[in-house]
Amino acid sequence: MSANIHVTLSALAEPKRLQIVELLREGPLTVGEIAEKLELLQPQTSKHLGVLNKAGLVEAEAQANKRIYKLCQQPFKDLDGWLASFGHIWEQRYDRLDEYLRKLQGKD
Amino acid sequence: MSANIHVTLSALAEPKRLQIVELLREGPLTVGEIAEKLELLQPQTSKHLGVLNKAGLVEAEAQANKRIYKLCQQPFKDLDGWLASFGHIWEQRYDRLDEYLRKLQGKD
DNA sequence: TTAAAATATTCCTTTACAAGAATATTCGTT
DNA sequence: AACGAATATTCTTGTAAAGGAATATTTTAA
Repeated sequence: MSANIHVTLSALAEPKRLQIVELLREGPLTVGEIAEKLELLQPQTSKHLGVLNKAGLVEAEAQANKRIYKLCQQPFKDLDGWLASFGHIWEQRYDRLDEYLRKLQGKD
Repeated sequence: MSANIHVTLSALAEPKRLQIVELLREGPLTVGEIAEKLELLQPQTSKHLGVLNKAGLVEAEAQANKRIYKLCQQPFKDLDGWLASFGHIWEQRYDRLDEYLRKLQGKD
């Protein structure tokens, strides 16, 4: 069982965290490197990483007194799967209101 | 130009709004119908729809004194495109830290 | 033009959460 | 053991936003 969509979306909805995730696309990084590249203070970087970690978007690998963070793929796959549930809609005449209006008339 | 990912994610990060969006997958609905199906009060339903509308996720069609809301597809396509930028990563040996560790050593 | 239904808006209160600053922890090195 | 570097945690404060209640707006019908 994977984290639900809401957890993933909430974690990603914060600008700095979104930046962190986008940065980590390029490869694993330590806290210090992330903080430096995004011009963040270390404590908030750790805190954001903590949120991302709790949401299952990121995991850490200890290396000496450093911690190397990298993305987890499952939540992104889940999100992709969720979006796929919309995909088949667009091809249909979803945006044509004819059918709905007829249904609406029927109720009156 | 489409709304950026952050706007979309922020709008979807709220549980009720996520519910609304998922409900609208099945087809356009009026405010009253949404409120009824999700057991929400009308004012908060309108407010959530307002946020979704401002974020470009939803649009309304006036029909008498009702308003029929439906999904907009562009933001979802954009989000899908954003996720695609992760896709090629998973196939690579992204999760193998070897390379990174070597890089890290080189810096010391 | 008044009334009623559907929806939108405003105001208020409360809560969640991010930033900032300070401190604690952990690990390797000497 | 002690120190310094890297990271985590705690505490406080400020702010954005969600919920509730009341009211305003819009539209149709009588």
